[in-house]
Amino acid sequence: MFKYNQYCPVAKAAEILGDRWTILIIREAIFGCCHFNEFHRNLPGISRSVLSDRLQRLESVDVLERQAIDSRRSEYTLTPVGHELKAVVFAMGGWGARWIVTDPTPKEADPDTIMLFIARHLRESELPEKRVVVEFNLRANRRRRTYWLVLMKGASSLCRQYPGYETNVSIASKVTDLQKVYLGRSTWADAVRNGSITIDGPKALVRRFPKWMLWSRFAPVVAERAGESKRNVSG
Amino acid sequence: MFKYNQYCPVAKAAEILGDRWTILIIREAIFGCCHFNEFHRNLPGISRSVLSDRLQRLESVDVLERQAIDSRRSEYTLTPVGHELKAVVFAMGGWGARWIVTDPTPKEADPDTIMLFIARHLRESELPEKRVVVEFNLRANRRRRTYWLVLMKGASSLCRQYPGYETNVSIASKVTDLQKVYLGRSTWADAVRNGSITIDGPKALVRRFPKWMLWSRFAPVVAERAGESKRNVSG
DNA sequence: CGGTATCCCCCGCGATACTG
DNA sequence: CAGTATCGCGGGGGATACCG
Repeated sequence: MFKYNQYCPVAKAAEILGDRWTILIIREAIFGCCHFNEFHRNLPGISRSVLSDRLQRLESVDVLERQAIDSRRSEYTLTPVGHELKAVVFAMGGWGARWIVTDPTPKEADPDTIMLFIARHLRESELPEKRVVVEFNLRANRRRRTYWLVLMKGASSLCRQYPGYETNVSIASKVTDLQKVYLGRSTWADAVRNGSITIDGPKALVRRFPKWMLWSRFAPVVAERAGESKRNVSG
Repeated sequence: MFKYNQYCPVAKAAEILGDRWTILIIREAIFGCCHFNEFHRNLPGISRSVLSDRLQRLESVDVLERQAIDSRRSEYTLTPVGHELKAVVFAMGGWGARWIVTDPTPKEADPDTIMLFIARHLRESELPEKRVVVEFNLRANRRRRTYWLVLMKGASSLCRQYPGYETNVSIASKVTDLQKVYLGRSTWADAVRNGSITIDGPKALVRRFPKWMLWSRFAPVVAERAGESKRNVSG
């Protein structure tokens, strides 16, 4: 394990957090990810050996706790030490949102990831009491994927196979256009108005849909910047 | 350059900040470091090629700005984008101070670094109008180094060679004991009382000396934890 | 599903030498 | 002083196979 050999809290933190993938593993843990294959699914590109190494390392420095559920599965959960890394992760995210994020590139256009992000940022208090099934038809790099987001207060879920329930609302979009709305580079209203995203279904549900979406916590920061550059361009 | 290929502000920030040494280079820039060899001196262990690479990379993402002073030297300064990384650096430092820092190891006992840290955390408003020269005699790993800290409002400096001015106060300590005071693992008063640090000179100056020292901004966090563990031990 | 062990490759990095 | 260029190596990490 690499050491800076400096008696400095920043250096000490950097020794732990600086390994590739580590901060994203912590981000996943913050959002409730807790199984090995769940981390592996949510972090496209990480190898199993690196994931294994990082989880062990984070356990060894008391950021994650590993608990055996049964002989087959374990659970990784944040310790109090790990929970306080929220401040670091959100500081990094805030900075990235404010200064770095631009439009998504084709390589970033991963439908699984954006649906995961959307599904775990729901406005729980606004969700319907009665189940609403929203079908997402996403296109990226000439491929198509369909997801079903089952929305119900306290019992929402994301499905990659048809869940059997009747679909109430259908959304169609390029992955990148949905990503831009999610991160605040454009608004839902604008995207629907200009046709980059289409939404079909009973009018009442279509109107309520955006109220169910929380989108990214960084969206306001990204949106604010979009406002700035528009002002810069126009005046 | 490595990419996570995730459309996520945390991942974007991690791509830029995650390289080894980068966050410490930014820490140095925050504290006013601006020349190549100054970075190199302040970051023992970094190679010139890595430093060169990181400075270029940080310039390319608009975190640092490089300006040629003359044909021989350049200056690296933080851009507004880079300045906002203070939040990230201090979040990491706060977490490290709260949860990670323990006592300094022998490898961390570097006299240059602790004197650098001390010299750039002075309580400017409290400094004397008339020059006071404080000599530090530091011991680590059976080696000795002497430094002279020249204290004067608006004109303090750290010297590795005898500056010529008369020494007013003499301090002697192991590097690690001074580091512990600096980071809040012990207090100046305790260290002097138990003899791990000695200070000699006119009583008035000896009494005023600790008021001139700001110590680390993370010292309160570290000290708070020391209090917790004492309470845990005692009851 | 939930990982670990092994192999092997590549590139990140240190060392050194060089230039303005 | 303030870097850049080149080279060679070691280990980080990807791929794969394997275990429980």
